[in-house]
Amino acid sequence: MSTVDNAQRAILQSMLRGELRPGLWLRQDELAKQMGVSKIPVREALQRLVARGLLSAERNRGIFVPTLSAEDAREIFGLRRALEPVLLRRSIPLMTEADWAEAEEALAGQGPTITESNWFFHRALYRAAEWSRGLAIDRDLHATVAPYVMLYTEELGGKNRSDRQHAALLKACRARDAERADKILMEHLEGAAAVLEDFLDNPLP
Amino acid sequence: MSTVDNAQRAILQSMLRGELRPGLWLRQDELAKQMGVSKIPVREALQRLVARGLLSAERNRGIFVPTLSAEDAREIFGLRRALEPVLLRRSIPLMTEADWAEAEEALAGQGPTITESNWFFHRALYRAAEWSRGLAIDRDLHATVAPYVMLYTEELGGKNRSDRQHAALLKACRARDAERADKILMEHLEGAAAVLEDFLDNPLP
DNA sequence: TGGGTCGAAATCGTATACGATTTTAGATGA
DNA sequence: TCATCTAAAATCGTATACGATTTCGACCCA
Repeated sequence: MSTVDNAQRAILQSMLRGELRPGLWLRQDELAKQMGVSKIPVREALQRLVARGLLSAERNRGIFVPTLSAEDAREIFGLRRALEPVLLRRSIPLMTEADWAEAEEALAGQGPTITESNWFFHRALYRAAEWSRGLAIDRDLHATVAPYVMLYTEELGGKNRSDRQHAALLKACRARDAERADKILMEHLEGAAAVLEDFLDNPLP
Repeated sequence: MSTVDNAQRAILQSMLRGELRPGLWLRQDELAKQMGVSKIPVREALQRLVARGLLSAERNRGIFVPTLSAEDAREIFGLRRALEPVLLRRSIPLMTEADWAEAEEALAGQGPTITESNWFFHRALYRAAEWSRGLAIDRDLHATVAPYVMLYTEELGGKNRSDRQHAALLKACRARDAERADKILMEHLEGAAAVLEDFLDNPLP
């Protein structure tokens, strides 16, 4: 695995964990020194993430974590509502015990942050579909909103409903009940979208 | 606009036009010389396109136009079927005369290749939705299959049905008949998917 | 005190350079 | 003739270097 791949994975992981606050500038020299490499591979890793929409760039100023509007959140969750049900429906008949166990593990909250655990859970549900492009698109959508989800879970702590929905969703998957799983997923996404949009529409600061 | 952006746009355009045959290796030095720049910006442009799934990379060997399997085609058109109806439904109530005119122009076949004209047509239909991320994802899906669409249109020349469907789709959009437009779009995508999958399943050489 | 200007520091974008890996072609021997 | 080994060429990955642009603070002046 090349240096660029390592750098990309490290930055993507930070994004998925919601560790990078919106508006933060990612300095090439700083990241390069931190990783003990020159800035060329760091630049390429950042460029890749910009190309995928996770980061934004301004010429001669650098690369930063984008600030999302409520309209952006609507789009991102709109895309997730378009994409995830398709992945789920393909997955359900193909899922194995290993997939369910992986989802269970994510539910238990092994991940260091809520956003990362959340992605691990959804990924476990969709992996059996074996649509790598679709999964990558969905991962990027998760990573894009993660910084905001972390912000409002710190303040609102509204994690319980999401957890109950996840548990019910996994149960429906185990029963291979596509109709029911689809219904729960849509409610889940609509609920999450509503919370985030409300947060973005009514900023506290 | 930076050198990287220029290089990226040039390569993406070639992809959308289907000018790059599957399996072709994109040599950094060659592209750099061709564009009159060093290979650093060329590398970054290629990395961006790899990150978006349009190109593939092998460490220490370079970057090439990926060869698609029939399964890949199923995924790509499955994603388009998930994505495009959502974009279209959002667009239809918002479209203006300018959007219809742009679609009309694409239908007339101004673009240099079928694949590029096809993308211009679809883009015109979805632009009013103002979902830039969704549009970018869709563009990349179009670009990924473009090399193959060019290959089989050269041999089969089955362009007529697609054109008729496009015309009917535009007519439904002008009438703001979302139901009908949705139905035509799905038939269109299923037809295109079937042709490509058949081509990939039964390779001529 | 407030606003504007200038210069130094920081940062980015790209070119050049070089070591590492892979490919290719030719020579060798069975 | 064909397989295998070897050395040269091609290509990639990364570091270093430098010019260009932006940012930021000190200074001046009203």
